[in-house]
Amino acid sequence: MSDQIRVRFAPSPTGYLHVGGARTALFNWLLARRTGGVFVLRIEDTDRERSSGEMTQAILDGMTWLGLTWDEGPFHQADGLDRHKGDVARLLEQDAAYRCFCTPEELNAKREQLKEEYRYDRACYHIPRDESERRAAAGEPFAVRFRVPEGETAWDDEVHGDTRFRNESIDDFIVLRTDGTPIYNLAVVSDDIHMRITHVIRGDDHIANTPKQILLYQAMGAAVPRFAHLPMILGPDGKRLSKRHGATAVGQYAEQGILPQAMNNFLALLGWNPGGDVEVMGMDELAERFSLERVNKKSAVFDTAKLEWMNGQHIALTPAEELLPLVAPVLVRDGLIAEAEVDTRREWLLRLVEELKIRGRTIHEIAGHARTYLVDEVEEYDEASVAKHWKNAADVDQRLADVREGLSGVDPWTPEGIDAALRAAADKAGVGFGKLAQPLRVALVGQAASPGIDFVVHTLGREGALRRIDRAREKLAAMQGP
RNA sequence: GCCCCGUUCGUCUAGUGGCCUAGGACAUGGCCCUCUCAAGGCCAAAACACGGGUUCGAUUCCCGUACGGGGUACCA
Repeated sequence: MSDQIRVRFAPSPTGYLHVGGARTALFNWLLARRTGGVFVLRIEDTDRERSSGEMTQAILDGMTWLGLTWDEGPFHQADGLDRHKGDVARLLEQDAAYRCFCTPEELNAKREQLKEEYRYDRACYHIPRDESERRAAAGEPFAVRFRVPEGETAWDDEVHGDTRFRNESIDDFIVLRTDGTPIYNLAVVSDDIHMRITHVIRGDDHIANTPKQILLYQAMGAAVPRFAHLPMILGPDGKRLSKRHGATAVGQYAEQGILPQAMNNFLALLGWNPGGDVEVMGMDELAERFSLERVNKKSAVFDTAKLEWMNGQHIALTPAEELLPLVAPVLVRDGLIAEAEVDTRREWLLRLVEELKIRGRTIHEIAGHARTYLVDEVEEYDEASVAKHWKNAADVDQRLADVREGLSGVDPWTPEGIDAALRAAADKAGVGFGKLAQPLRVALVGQAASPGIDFVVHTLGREGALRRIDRAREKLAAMQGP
C-alpha cells in the first residue's frame, strides 16, 4: 500500500480541455491503471482572475467523455490557501525564504533597464530577520521569496534521464504574493506533498519549474517525487498547437464525430509507443501495455489524417448497437428521422449502421451516408455518374423496366431474393452484372458509389426502390427528348 | 542575452555499436479483390540535420555547429 503509485492531473481552468492536456491526463490515468495506483484530479485555480467555474466544468466534461475517471477529487487548489500560507510561514521561520519589500514598480524599472540580462538583485536578501518582521508588523507590504541555496539541483527524469540545473541560474523566485496568495510553484508542491503524489507527469514546458519545486520539497523536508516530462504536441507547422491550427479542444472532436476511444488511442501514440506493430488498441490494452520507459522525448505533430483513420478503425470495431446512439441524434438533428423512429425503426437502423460503419471515418460521415436511405427520393443525380452509366438512355430504361418487374415479384423481400431477381434481369439483358448494377445504383442513390446493390434495394424497401426506379425512368425519358 | 530540452521517411514512430541493403503505421501512387464505394491484401516512392572525434566498425557514444522548442512573471 505504501508503495502505491499516486498521480495527478492538474489543469488550470482558464480554457477548455485541449489535446495536450488530454494527453497528459491520459498518461497519468494509464500509469495509475497499469500499476493499480490512484489518479487524483486537482483544479489549479489559484489565478482567480483567469479561472472560471464554467471552464472547470468543461474540463470535467472532457475527461468524462474520454473516460478518464479520477479516483480522488476534483480538488480545488484555492481551497488549500491556508495550508499554502502555513507552508510559507514555515519557510520564513526556517529562513528558507525571506520577505521582499521591493515593489512591482521598482522591479519593473530594473527589468526595463537590464532587459534580458535582468535577474533579481537580491536587494532584500540580507535584511535581518528582526528588521524584516518589524517592517511587516508595521504594515509595510511585502512578497515572500524563496532563498535559492548554492549548488546544483538534479533529478532522474523518467523520460529525459539525468537532468540538472546550476542553482545560480535560478532566481530567488516569489512564493507568496503581496496580497498573501501563493504562487504556482509553491501551491503545486504544497498540494503534491499533501496529496502524497509519487509521480509528477506533465508537459515538458515544466522542466524549468522542476528544480524550483525540488528545492521547495527539500526545504519543506518532504520526499521528492519522480518526475516525467512529456513532449509537447505541435501543429502541422511545427509550432506549439493553438487555436489557429483548428480544433484543439477535445469537445470539438466529440462534435466532429470522433470516438473517445479513438482519441485516446491516437493521443497515446503521440509520444509513446507500445513496442510492436499493433497500433489500434482499446483502453484496456493501452493500460495493460503502458510504461513511462517507452515515452519519447521529441515533440510530436498532431496529424488529423491519422486521427481520422484511427477513428475509422475504431468505428469499424464498434458494434452497431453502440454506434446507433451516436449516429441517431445526428439524423434527428438533420430532420431525417423523428425522435420516436429511433426506437420503432431500430432494427432497420442497426442494419444500416452495420453496413455503413466501414465506410465512414467519423460519426458524421456515417450519418451522411445514411441520408439517401431516409429521404423519399434521390435528391441529386451526380452528373459524372449519369454521364458514365446512363450513356445509352434507351437501353438503361429497358433494363430498369426489367428490374422493376423482377423486383415486383420478389417474395420474401430478402437480399438473397433481390440478388436472384437482379441476376435474372442481367441475364435477360445479356449483360454482366455490373452493367446492370451500376445504372441501377445511379437510379437508386444518384451516384456510382454505395454499399452492395442488393443491400441498397433491400434497405430502400420494395416501395422505395420501385418509386426511385420510376423517377429515374422519367428522367431518362426526358433525356431522350420528345 | 542567459538557462534548459530536443533533432530517423511529409507525419507518428522502431532502432540502445555490427542483425540496417534503416523496420512498421498514416498520407501519396499503382495493382489485386469486386456490381460500385469502402474495408482488406500486395507493391512502390520516401528518412538517420551537419561537422569533428571515440572505435576494427557508428543511426546508436562524446564534443561542436545549425535548426526547432520551452523557460527566464507578485501566469499556470
